[in-house]
Amino acid sequence: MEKTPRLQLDRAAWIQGALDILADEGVTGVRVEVLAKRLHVTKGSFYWHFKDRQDLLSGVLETWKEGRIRDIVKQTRREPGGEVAQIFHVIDVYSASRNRKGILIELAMREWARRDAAAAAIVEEVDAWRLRCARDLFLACGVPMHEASTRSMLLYAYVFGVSMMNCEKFDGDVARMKDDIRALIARSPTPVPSPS
Amino acid sequence: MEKTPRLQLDRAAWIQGALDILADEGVTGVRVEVLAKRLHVTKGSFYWHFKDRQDLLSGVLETWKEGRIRDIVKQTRREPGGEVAQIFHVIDVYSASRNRKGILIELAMREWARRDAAAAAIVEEVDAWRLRCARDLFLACGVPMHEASTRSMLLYAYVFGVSMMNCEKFDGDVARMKDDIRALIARSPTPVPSPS
DNA sequence: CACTTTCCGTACGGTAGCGTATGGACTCAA
DNA sequence: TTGAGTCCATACGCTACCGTACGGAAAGTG
Repeated sequence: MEKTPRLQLDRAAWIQGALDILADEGVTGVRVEVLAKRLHVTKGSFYWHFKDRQDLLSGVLETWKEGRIRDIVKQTRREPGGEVAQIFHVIDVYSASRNRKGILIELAMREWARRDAAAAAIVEEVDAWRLRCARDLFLACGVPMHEASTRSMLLYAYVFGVSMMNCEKFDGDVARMKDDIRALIARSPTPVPSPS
Repeated sequence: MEKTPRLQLDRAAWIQGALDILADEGVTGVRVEVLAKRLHVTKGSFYWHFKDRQDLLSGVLETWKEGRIRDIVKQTRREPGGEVAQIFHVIDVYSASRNRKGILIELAMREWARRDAAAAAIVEEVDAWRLRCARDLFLACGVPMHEASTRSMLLYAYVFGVSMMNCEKFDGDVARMKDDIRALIARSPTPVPSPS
């Protein structure tokens, strides 16, 4: 694809720029003229590569979806005997401190999905992949089927939820708390119902 | 809200309308003229009650903060012997199916907080109240201090995270999964001696 | 009654952004 | 050289929105 770094832009460059803005400003911040200025061209270029703004946004959705699915299967590729470590790794990958931009895009996509059916469908598809891959990891750990599904959902709900909280400003040893939560999600046994 | 024929508006009415739009469109959707049209007046009225748009947004932040804190202390008010049930109740209150608008505002506030320091400070303050009240509930259940803090964070990270996932479209018994997650968060994995 | 205060409508200027039209520069091929 | 195709700049009309200026109605107050 990219032989020599040409000075000319293609759809991929515009989509990449749109993802940058999406992370910082949300989908409502992805504006043609603002994006053009950031890429040091005018919108005359944009409307050569794209029919309109919606065309760009559709490309952003498709690009994000494919990138996410590729990443998910890569991050959850099982190495025999290391399934638990792999689950730990999945949680770490979504740590905001180590993957800030990815998390910001993730949150922006979900904010977008709340108000746009097409974005909702994409996010839903990506989530299905994520939950399935995580569930398979739990199954490989010997966790029964239903509990594997349950823990997968808890895992992703937690990583997305914690990325919305400014944990760094809370008192207490947040790092240790996160480690404990990680262990609780990944490998704690099913609690036996006790009479209360 | 309701089309009252000719009632005069005050700041509270404008702020309430702003919260309605905030839930549906996010903070970028809170626009003076749009809000005025929804309230069946013109923006001449708005600029009588508010200095500018930022003045309205500040009022929204303050109103939301006070309402949330009041609600938090109410929902976590301990009834002796029912602390575990109270934790279950807190999780249920944030169930999207039962409190859709509240969840939408919650998500919109965090989206706002990601790009605005004032909103971030408010959300942070509310989160601190939430975590402290939930921690006290766990403490009342006999959970040791550090674990009580940890579980409180997991609780809120989960409820906010799961509200961003379209669980209804996933296969499997989602209701049962949520019940299991709730039990996993609320109950202690290590058998805790009941203080009797 | 006149006078004031409160609250809202109307009109205006200004900015930002979308999409179109059109021309120009540049490359490549015949 | 010339023509065609590619990529971008410029200029334009249009809409949405912010904030201001000003006028007017309605209700209270003397």
